[in-house]
Amino acid sequence: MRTDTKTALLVSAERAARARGFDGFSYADLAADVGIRKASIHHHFPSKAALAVALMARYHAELETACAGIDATHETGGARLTALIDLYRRALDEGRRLCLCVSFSTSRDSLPTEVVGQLQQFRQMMLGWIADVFARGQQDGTIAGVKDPELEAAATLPLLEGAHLAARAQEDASLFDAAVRMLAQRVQGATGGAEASGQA
Amino acid sequence: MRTDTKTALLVSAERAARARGFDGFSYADLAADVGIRKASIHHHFPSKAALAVALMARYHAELETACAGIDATHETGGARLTALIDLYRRALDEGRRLCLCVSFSTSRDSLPTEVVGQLQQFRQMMLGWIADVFARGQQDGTIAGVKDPELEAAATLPLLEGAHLAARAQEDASLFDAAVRMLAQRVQGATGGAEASGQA
DNA sequence: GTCTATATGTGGATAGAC
DNA sequence: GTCTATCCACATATAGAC
Repeated sequence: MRTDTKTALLVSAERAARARGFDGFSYADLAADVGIRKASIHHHFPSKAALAVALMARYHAELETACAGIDATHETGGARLTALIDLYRRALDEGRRLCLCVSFSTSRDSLPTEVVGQLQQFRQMMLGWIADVFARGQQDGTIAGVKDPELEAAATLPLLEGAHLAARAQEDASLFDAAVRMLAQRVQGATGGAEASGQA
Repeated sequence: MRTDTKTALLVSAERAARARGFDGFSYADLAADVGIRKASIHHHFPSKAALAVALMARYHAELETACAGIDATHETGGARLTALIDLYRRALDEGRRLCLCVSFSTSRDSLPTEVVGQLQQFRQMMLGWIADVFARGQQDGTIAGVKDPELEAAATLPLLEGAHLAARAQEDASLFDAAVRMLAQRVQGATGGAEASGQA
């Protein structure tokens, strides 16, 4: 049961959008990547706007699943925060790719209004989950200096996204590590960010 | 002595790039905005790549001047940090515009390699200046909890940029305020972020 | 320095055969 | 479900008159 064409198109489009923005890839690119003709793409996604909606829906579901996975495998707030930072660090792909939310935010004017709504829903989902992580870290004492979990979330999501951006600007993942190091160090028992950057 | 055509083109192009990305505006847009024909633009900027270089050079110089202006009018580290946050808040234009650095970072693959170098130089300039602000705030006691000014700078620039992005995603400037509130509150004597958001 | 006219490529999208 | 062929709009860029 190999991946069907529709899924292959979504995978290819997401990679392209995260590397070059929504305006930065074309049906011709997808066609070459997946191995069909560009006219055939319209059978699966009648317009590029429809493709954008499908991409965002898939991304939302995937991140929601990933966060649920972190909850299932990490007990403390601190461990969950570290896992979140790791998740974004891996999505960075060594500075070649942004997360889809950042990519779509910048090219918002090229997107159908439906995607703008999806973007808002995605952010609210993430903000809620991150606030829960900080609340738990506050209660169990595994994240230092938490006063207001909501405010922490409002700062943390932009920080992670800004760190992606900084790393991508120069295709240098160490800029991501530097940007999030102070946040990572707030996790009690953290060894000082060494595990994230590979430094001794 | 009114602004010459070349400057008018730069102003128009910067506004467009910050609102819609480098791929999101065309010579036709600029021509309509400035009031000449699109072919005439090539007299001032032979290619769009050349325009990108000129835009980035101008932006770098302007931000450098703005930071020097903050230094001249604000004595303490805390006051300078507050002024920096205000600078980015004003550049946001109520959620309609990003800073040019963010805009160019996302569309990096569409830009000439020279601009990628300029982007790096810009970031280093800003990181150095911000690190100085934190070092001063550490010495004069006007910014709370500063341990490593370089690390603070590495986190602060991405945070400001990520806050821009979050606000632009939903054209809602209050998301910027929420993202930077914890940072703003570290300034000693700050009233708790009320002055930034207008809340009581 | 600005214009008209045009070249050349590429974008997303459609029609209709297979 | 995929193809060929084609459409139309728009992109950057150039040539040459004024």
